[in-house]
Amino acid sequence: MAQDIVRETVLGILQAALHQARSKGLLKADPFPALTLDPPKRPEWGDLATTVAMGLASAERRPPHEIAELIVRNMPDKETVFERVEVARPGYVNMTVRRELWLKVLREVEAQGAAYGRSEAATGRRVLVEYVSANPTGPLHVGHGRNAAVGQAVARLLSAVGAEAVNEYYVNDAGRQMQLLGDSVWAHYQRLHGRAVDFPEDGYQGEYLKQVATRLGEESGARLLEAPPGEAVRRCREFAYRELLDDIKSDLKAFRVDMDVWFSERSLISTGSVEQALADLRERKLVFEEDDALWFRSSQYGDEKDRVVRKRDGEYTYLASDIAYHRDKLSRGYDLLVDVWGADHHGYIPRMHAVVQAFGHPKERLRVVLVQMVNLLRGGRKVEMSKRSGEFVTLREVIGEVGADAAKFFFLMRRSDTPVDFDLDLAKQQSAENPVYYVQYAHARVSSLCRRAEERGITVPVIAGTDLTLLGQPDELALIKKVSAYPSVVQGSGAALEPHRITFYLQELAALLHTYYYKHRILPVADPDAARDQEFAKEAEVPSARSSEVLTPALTAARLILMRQIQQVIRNGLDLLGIGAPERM
RNA sequence: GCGCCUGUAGCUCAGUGGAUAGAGCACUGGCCUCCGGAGCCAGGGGCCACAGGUUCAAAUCCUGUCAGGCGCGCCA
Repeated sequence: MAQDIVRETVLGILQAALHQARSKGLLKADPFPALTLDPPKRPEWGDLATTVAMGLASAERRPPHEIAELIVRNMPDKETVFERVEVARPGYVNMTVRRELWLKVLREVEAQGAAYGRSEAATGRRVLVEYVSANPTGPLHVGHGRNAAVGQAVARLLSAVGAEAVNEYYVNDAGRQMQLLGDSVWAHYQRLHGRAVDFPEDGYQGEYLKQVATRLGEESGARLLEAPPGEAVRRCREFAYRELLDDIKSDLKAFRVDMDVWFSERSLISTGSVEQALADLRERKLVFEEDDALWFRSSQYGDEKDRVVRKRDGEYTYLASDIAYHRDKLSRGYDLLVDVWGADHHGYIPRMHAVVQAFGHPKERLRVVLVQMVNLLRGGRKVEMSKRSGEFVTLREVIGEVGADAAKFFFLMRRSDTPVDFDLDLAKQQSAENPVYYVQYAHARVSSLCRRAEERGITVPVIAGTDLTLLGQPDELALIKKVSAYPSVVQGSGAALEPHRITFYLQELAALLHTYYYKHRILPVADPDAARDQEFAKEAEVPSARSSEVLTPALTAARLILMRQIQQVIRNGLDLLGIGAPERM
């Protein structure tokens, strides 16, 4: 698959050199330590460096630089792959790769297209990513938006490294929250029909519930007032549930996040899964009764204390459902469960790890991604949000104001477990200060370039017939190296479940592209006399404006190829984040 | 009090044990007869919270201290 071919080639040579040295009796270590391979701090030291000699020093009881020398001497194909290999101070092996190998990266991108960056690191692994899972008691707000962006990106990253990822939303449609929803809507409904009733304590205050009650009134008039109270509340609850869940679904659709599975908590209860799960655990003495309540012995697996699953009043706690839900997920045969939670739930992690272990799985089978809050700003000033009063900023409002792409990008700009500032004014701005535009514009800029070229009769070339060796400028190599690193970035990002790494990478790549674009000319300077452009297509040489380099048709072709491949990588990266790559802006 | 997370440039943050710690913003000063200036370049700025330890090598690992955030319900 689409690995970083330069990296793979160099790793292969190092591996071979180590083994050759060992077979000659020059090295003893077995196994060898993991091979590191990173770009050195300073470009003049080379393209890639390994520290493996330092890692071997103590085991071999020889100074690292001697080991480094020995590795270098035993490298096969040294001259065909490297321009230069040097041993530096403590024991680095610094390698400069021949340009021909770097250029192959462009052919690789062209050949792989949308698949460039994808790998098989996690092939065969089945992963369930559960995210958003907001209670259907109100619209999604900004925090849910970040959760959605992170969850979607994590799922896409996992797919990109070969896993089979499923997107799932757990609908909390049972229990006290639902009851409260029913009570709240019932109160609104009665008030709308002229009854003076008290609002339920802890009820949902939001304006949106009044609207739900109004819609219910439009549908069934005042009839519910006559219904038996229990029946009326039930009708209110079910009506509101349907409406609010539909709203959530359409919010996510507007955010361009697609769930594969909507899993209902009620289904767990109606199928007896909760009882079943608890009976399972009871059999293994992991559930016990005390003080008239039922407890889960989570302390057995490192949780700080045991947890109640059924209260004294006979009601199940939230944990009971979660136990059944995770048991269900595990029983569906996933190799990995990823739960994306708000960071305030972090205290819940030990007990969920206990659940996983109680059902006989290693705790690593559950990985929790925590998502910190979003600070909404407007022109640098904080937008106050208070969930309690019901006056919070909804995801829909944000999408309406800045669009789904910009919102996702901002949500993914920081590591998910640190808070992020989201300036709505900045997100709308069309300038370099706005990172979303900066990256998307880099993509659009290449599209624009290609359009210009075609307008002027310069055909965007195919790679096969293009002499890429003309790409010899340091700026060009820097771009190619960055492009070459993309598959490794995706792999690291996928392994760590950290989509923000892609966001950072894209900003860096876009910066290199803008710099390059400014410094070097790709198409010849436009001539008012269009006929001369036709000439150019054959053989004219036009000096570039900002440097003394001579722009030939062949160089234009090579640079257009380079631009096209960078554009492809930007598109692939944005796609991983669920963000569009516009052709024009 | 206990637990988890976080202390890196003025601000917001990258940095999966390696060389002289990076980016964006802000600030200062430059750059438009030219493929979209919706852009580019240069500059100043750092005891990586503090103190010990492990290591050939620590912003990174361990211990402690300090500061901030969050969590510690028979709530969800």
